[in-house]
Amino acid sequence: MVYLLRKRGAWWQDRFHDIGARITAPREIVIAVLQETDDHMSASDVYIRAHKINPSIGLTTVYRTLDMLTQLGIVQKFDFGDGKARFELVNNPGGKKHHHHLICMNCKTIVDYTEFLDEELEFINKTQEKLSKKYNFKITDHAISFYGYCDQCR
Amino acid sequence: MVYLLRKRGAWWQDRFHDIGARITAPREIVIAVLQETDDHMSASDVYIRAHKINPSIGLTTVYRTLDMLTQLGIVQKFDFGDGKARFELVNNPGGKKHHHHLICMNCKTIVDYTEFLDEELEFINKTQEKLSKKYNFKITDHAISFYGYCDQCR
DNA sequence: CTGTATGCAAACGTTTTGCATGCGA
DNA sequence: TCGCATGCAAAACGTTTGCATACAG
Repeated sequence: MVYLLRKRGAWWQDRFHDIGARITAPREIVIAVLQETDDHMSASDVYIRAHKINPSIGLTTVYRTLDMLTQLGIVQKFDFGDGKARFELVNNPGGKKHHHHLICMNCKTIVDYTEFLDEELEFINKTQEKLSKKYNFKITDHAISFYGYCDQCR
Repeated sequence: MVYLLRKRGAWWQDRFHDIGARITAPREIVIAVLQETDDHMSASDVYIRAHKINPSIGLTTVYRTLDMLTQLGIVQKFDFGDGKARFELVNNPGGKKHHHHLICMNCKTIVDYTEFLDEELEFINKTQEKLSKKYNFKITDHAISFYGYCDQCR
């Protein structure tokens, strides 16, 4: 019952309440923008779309919100080597599934792949456990990237 | 015999000749600097050390050389999220072995790990082959990173 | 009401570019 | 000699910060 009541808000609002963060229009918009796309968006990509929804939003706020969401683990920050960070929502209902990237070193195309993750899961879990123990790390996430040349560029 | 003759030069000079690139003092120094350290060096780290060896070297040349070496696959470029790219020599004789990274999201400490690579090799090879086929990529490299919190920061 | 969140402008640090000069092949 | 490679200065770019204002709780 309590659960249902709390569920009335968007799926991320509980996290905000937990840390005493306020639910504001800019934050709702940034999350909405991220949710609406499957692309790997830079801060300015997010800003442009957010700005269309509400022109009063500022780029600085987009940066600050993305940073906050990254620290909460709600978004994941990537760098594909083109000089700007990219952001993706993770584990959101109806959103993208766990995936990794295939990066063309020539044209910078990014392919998401979600195949072959069963083998990965096994490998990652084992490695993660061993690394945690050996280096005393609390591991919360991982990324696997393959680099090469795409069909056009090879 | 021919092999031995060619071997007289530094291990990377053949690659330069192949693409018609000149062997210059700045380039020798940048490679020497990378070879002398096990750290993850930023362009300006490399510049500072190179500058000590030969003060006439310029930061721009360091950037250009690192970029060239990256494209040749002689160095690998990383971004650990602190705003500057890091560079590491790969596959050089006597240099660092194949490894991956454990990144503390709080203090940005980077741990290199070289353990558990047998399991990795098997997993990577299989996945790489399947991905190559499916997406028509020519895959030349990969990176695995684990994110979390180190002993001090957890 | 109180203090977090915001927008703007300005600052910051890294990386890139234009151009005249230097130097390897 | 010829043209790639260099160094310098300046520009460009993504990102961060200071500060006065707005607004959620």
